[in-house]
Amino acid sequence: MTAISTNPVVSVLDKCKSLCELRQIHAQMIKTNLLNHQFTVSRLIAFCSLSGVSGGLDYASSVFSRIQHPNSFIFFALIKGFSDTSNPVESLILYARMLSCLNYSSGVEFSIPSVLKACGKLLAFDEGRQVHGQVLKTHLWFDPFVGNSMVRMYIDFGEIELARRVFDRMPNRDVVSWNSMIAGYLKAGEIELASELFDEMPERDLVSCNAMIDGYGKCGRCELAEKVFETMSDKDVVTWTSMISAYVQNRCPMKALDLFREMLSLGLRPDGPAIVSVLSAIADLGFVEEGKWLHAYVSMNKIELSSGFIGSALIDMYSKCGYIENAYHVFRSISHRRNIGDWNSMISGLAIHGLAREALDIFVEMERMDIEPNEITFLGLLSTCSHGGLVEEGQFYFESMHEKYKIVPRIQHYGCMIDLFGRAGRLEDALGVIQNMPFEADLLAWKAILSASMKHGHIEIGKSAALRAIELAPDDSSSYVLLSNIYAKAGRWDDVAKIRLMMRQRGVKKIAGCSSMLVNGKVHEFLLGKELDSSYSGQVLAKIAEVVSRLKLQGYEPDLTQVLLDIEDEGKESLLNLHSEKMAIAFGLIHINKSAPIHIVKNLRVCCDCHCFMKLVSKVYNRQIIMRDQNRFHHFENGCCSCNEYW
DNA sequence: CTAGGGTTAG
Repeated sequence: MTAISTNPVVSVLDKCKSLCELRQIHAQMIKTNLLNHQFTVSRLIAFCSLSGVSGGLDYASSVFSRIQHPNSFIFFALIKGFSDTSNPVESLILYARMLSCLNYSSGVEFSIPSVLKACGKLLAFDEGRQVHGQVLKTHLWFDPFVGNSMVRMYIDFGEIELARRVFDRMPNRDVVSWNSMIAGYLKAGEIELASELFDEMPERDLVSCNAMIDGYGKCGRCELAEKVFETMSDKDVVTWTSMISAYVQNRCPMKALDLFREMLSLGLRPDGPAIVSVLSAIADLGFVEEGKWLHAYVSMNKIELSSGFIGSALIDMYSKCGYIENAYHVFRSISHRRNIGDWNSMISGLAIHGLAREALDIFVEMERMDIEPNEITFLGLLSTCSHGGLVEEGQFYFESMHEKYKIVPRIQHYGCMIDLFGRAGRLEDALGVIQNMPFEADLLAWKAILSASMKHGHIEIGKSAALRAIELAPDDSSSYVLLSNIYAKAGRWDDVAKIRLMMRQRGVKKIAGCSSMLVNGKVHEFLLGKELDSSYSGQVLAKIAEVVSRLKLQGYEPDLTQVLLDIEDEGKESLLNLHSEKMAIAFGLIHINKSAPIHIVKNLRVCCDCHCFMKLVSKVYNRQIIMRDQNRFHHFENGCCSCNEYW
């Protein structure tokens, strides 16, 4: 026996890295008659199915099928191997076969956790309950591994109460039991129950804390995530990434980036997920320099663009920073093993730059290469069409989505269709979508109608859409603002005043407009009404006044309907001059070299007045301006803008 | 054998 276990052929198995090498070892085993020994065979099968060598699992089953009396270890290796795949039905079949040919005391129980895992993945409720029943009749009930697997299985089923019942009755709970139960509650959105358990548990480890940070972040409770983060003495990359992505998801990209820098300064090396989450923060901020640095870091550390979401995140980052050529270059350089996310990011990236045709071309290329699109691909495509005014194409893709690709449209897809018709001025069709869709219209649906009414001057439709939107989100200032814009456009100043009063009474705060730009490696931020970097402010205000008077000679008329205060026109005009994007433009005219474009990132939608202002600046001052508001780009050149959304 | 982090849309 010792001779076999130290046999050189067996020990070389551990070093094997590919199917080809595996075949040679297997051949050697046949030649030396080693395959007649159960132990050697079980090592071979265990290695094939558990090592992660591609094709290994199939190889293991073919070796397995030639064994006459497999023992429980051989069964286990294969059951475990299949339970780690996405369709582990084979695990259940093998388990049933094992029970029929082996007796219960021969090591059958080692397979139970894997079988439970398979049941969970397959949502095989009945089979899962049968295994549960077997467990109850045996001593396995006392094994925390088995109990933990059962908790996990019921969580996979979505049966959170059943999971809790198993948890409560487990005789030997360990940290993993608590962590699994907490993860289950977080997945089910039961944040209160999760934090209750977190507070109660006898000893927490890294995993428990990291899970809570992530959970708090996902439900919008950044302060609670921070509290856990601060109390931890040992933090690993996962801890930092969880906190960074909590900031990203709650729209605090600057905090996310600061935290990432702190992590670097402590000497921690970011891995794939850490880089992906901070790239999303950088995209939000438009800090292309940081993005380029990370891109170089990825190349230097030989992190594959096709591994995980690195490629998609880089494409997204470059697109949102205005560097669509770099995005395209990254996309092309991932020629083999391109992820669906890479395609999706490329399509949306082109779309936010107003390159609708190019975005649709990418989709055509995808179809040609037989890449299966997913529902996000269609969200990208439909929003491409709606922003590009391609109504017929949009309708075509919406239909092919469920006819050709069997993807059931979700409410967001209907939202895109509402937007598609609305932007094109087909309000009737847009309202028709709302009436016929199998969902109750949500906030985004009504906001799409509201913006369309604003754009095309439908006061009554706009009013009722605004009331619905306000009903659904009473604290969201944007619906109030849009409605009052509609009234202002129609000259109904009494109604404008009513809206303002309503906002004041309900304590709805308008989000301050903020523009930022990168000049000489430094970020400058401008807030409505005041410039943060006050040493420049006198100069900036003087420049705005100069530009305005020069533009007026070219026909610029300040659009006073954009100011919602009921004050004298003169006061309105000076308020208009304090809009953050005008300050940024003035600053750019002073400090940016004439040959370089002026890059601006704005947090909210640009108003009509500023949009018109920029068009004229691009012509009169012969400057190229690139502005991103929320996630759309406006390229201004020679009096024209790439977007067709303003009139 | 069981537990934790990531992109694309809006």
